[in-house]
Amino acid sequence: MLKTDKFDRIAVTTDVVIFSIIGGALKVLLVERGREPFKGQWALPGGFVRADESVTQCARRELAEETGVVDVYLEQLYSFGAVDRDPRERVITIAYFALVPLDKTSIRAASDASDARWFALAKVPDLAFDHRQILAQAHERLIAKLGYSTIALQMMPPEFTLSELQEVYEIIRGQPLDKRNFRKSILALGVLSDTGKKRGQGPYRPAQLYRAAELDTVTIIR
Amino acid sequence: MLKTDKFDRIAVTTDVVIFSIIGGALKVLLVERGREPFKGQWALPGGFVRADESVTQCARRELAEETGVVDVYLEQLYSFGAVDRDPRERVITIAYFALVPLDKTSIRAASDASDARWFALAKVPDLAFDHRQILAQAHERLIAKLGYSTIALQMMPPEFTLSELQEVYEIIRGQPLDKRNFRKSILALGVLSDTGKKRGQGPYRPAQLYRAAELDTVTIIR
DNA sequence: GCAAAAGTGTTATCCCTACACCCATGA
DNA sequence: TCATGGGTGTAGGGATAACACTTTTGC
Repeated sequence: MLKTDKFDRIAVTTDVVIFSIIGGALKVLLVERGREPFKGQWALPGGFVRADESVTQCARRELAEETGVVDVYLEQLYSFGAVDRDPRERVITIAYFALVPLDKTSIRAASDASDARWFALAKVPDLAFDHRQILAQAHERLIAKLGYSTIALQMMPPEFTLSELQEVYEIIRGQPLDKRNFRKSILALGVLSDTGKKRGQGPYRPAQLYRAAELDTVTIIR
Repeated sequence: MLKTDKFDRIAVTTDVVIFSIIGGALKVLLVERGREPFKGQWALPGGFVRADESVTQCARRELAEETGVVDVYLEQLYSFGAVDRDPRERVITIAYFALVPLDKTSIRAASDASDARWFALAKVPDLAFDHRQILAQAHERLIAKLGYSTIALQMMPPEFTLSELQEVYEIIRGQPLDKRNFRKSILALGVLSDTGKKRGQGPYRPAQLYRAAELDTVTIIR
């Protein structure tokens, strides 16, 4: 194998912004750093890219290792390459963001016992490295994509009601939506299938259950 | 300085998709590779990230070295990290795309004499590495951004007519636009300033010259 | 029968699209 | 005066936004 010997080689990491909706709030999964630098501070989960894995494989591996969650939506966000963003040595990070459905979040790290914890976005503490900026950019992307894609479906469990879906939109956008208009427009997209089933969870009318017509597909709309 | 010794370090490059509009067509600047691998094949200009420069600085440096052009619009596109995308060794590339105004393209590489050449998009030959995919993604991003931002202004010289601007839109989108509707919507954005000057270049009515109200600013619209 | 969330249509407004003729200039 | 690109307004249709009451169920 030819080597490109006269060039510097650089440590490369992936960091993953993992979003989910828990307890009616948009939350992000952070890990507490066990060693220097930034020991004891919270940071995005992430780690070094190995020579024998693709960058995306690395992000998926980190995601699985930190949360135990597999098969969730994962999208490359942006690469951060300032010279001194890591005090140890030159490290470039390729950031991803992931969406975890409501019902998968309990698998690991949902408890406070672990060194990983879900934080409501407004309550995120100081973060290591440039992770605050990465988080902000991921949040921005998530809000934007809500408007022109079906990405919200990636945060839903296999079956869900229209009210639950609407709540996800409202939580992420931070503002209420009109129920009738929401239903009209989401159904007009044709991306939902009626399961025929209903779910009642109290002394009131049970709701129709839907599922994503095409799982694992995010459609760009408009 | 602490070292993260147990992790692999990886060669990192930037590759830049440089677009401009020349002779009424959208073109991309390619360079002919002078050495293996892919010797003699056309490729995106790019090179290795040095330890003492940020990734964006690297992209800007490559851009200047290949075209002599500075101060043009440059935006990070995506990072490509498949394990064997380079036959020599593991190389991750962070791709950028750049837009060069109509009048700046002649500085270098505009002639066929150089080892760099502008190719109309439809006439791009086989490219080295995964550069075909990178080019396709950049093209897609350019078209998309035309629809929801003022990015087209980055391809204009300091002063331009509305007809010239409309032509840029038409060339990139590959379809004609209605003159009156175009003028209405572009002026309504408030991103153009009337210079008060006019330009006549023939035996007919001279056109009003405009300039971008805020240079170097790409506004997201809608 | 009551409490709670599910479900359902219509109207007004705004935005986008389609479309054709006169204007200013240099030769 | 003619050839050429520059410049302008309106009307119809489709999409979006605002808005309130009836239905279904468990207790």
